[in-house]
Amino acid sequence: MKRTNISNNVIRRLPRYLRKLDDLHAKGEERISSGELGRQMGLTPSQIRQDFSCFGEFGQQGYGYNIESLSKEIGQILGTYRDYSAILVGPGHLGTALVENFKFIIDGYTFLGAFDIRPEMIGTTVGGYPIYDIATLGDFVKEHKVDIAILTVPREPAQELTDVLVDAGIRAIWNFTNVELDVGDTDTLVENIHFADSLLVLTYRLAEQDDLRAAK
Amino acid sequence: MKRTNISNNVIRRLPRYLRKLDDLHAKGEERISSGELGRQMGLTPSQIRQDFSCFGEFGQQGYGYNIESLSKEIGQILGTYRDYSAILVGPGHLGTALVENFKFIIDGYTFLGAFDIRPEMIGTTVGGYPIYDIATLGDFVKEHKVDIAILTVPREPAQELTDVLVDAGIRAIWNFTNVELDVGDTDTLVENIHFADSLLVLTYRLAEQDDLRAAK
DNA sequence: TAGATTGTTAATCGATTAACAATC
DNA sequence: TAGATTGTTAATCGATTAACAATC
Repeated sequence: MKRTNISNNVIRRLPRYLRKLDDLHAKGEERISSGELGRQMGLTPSQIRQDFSCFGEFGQQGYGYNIESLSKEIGQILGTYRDYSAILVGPGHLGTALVENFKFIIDGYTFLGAFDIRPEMIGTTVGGYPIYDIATLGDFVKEHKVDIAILTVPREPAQELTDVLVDAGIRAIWNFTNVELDVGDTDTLVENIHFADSLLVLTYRLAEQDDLRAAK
Repeated sequence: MKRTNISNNVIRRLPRYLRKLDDLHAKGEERISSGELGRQMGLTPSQIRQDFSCFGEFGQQGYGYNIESLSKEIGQILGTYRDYSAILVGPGHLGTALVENFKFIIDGYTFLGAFDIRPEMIGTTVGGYPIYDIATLGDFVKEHKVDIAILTVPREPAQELTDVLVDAGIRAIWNFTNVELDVGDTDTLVENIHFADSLLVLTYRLAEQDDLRAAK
């Protein structure tokens, strides 16, 4: 599989392809053409073929794509079969939801446990995984070579904990804190879920609709 | 304020501007130039000026932008001062986190309450707001002309509840279910938070790093 | 074989960046 | 006034779309 200079737009479409293909597979579908996939996803067939061709040749002329094998290819590209490890920093409502209700998310990773500052939580479990003292976070990351930290703490301690994680050699932070984290000049990866930003986009669209209707 | 044919990229940058400006304001800063803002946000000054000029003229030659008034302008553009109403559908861990831990989110809206299917939850509260029977969801939306539904239920009932919401005339759905919702040919707005997609992008970056390092 | 559909090259479109006159 | 910085027009760059030869 090649992987040369892929644009961000393409990368962000890959999980959508994967999701769609798995849906189709679950429905018992076997093959699909870029034309039909485009119709179902609201993309042009050209774009779909261009996107896939960034990574290799996964189709067959006159036939299209085999859904199961294309799904595996995209999973391969996204690294879903690599055994990355993850920890949860801050098992509050949000963190608990991710571990317990979105099990399919952490199921793809080796989940090592959670870290909490509340004394009464330390030693208990979340989703069956142990909750450790957050004071031991840095040492744990160093010892276990943790790949991903899921950061679901309040905004105040976010940067401080980021410093601990980065110093301990974490490779990636999945950030839910609505704070722009500073990882210095390290190559630590940060992927943000900014709830407020997303909701504001929705509000923008509502305001836009209202203004358009008022103008008529 | 004009609002003509704004590209999606621009709209998605607006909440980031707002967040940055509010940070600067909290730090006591008064003015900023597109150059300095660009440095701090990793954008070009040109892009920043282009983005703002989509909506009007908010700066002053030789001076730059007044942080407080620019923030208000962007808030205006995003519709944050409009009194939109919201409900929560599914007050589980995730929904509770949104209402209780991310209070700043729903604070911008008139929050009317939550809807649960679990009998023992009905009549209780979440974040001080009432929890109603989900069987009454459609009627409630019709009666109260609800603008936004925050959908934090498991994937299985997601589409069915969407149908109820859309039929009742909901204007927008903030969707956390990792399901692609079908709103038919209505102009109901949908904004998705796809946790899995976001995490997969992070995994892609890790895999990419590994492959690059292995190639060396 | 004929029809369908890919992978890829070329054309188009849109978004970002650069340049600069206007002006505070 | 002189320096700084905007808003905007033009240039560049990149992403999407169209076209089509290759081929299953």
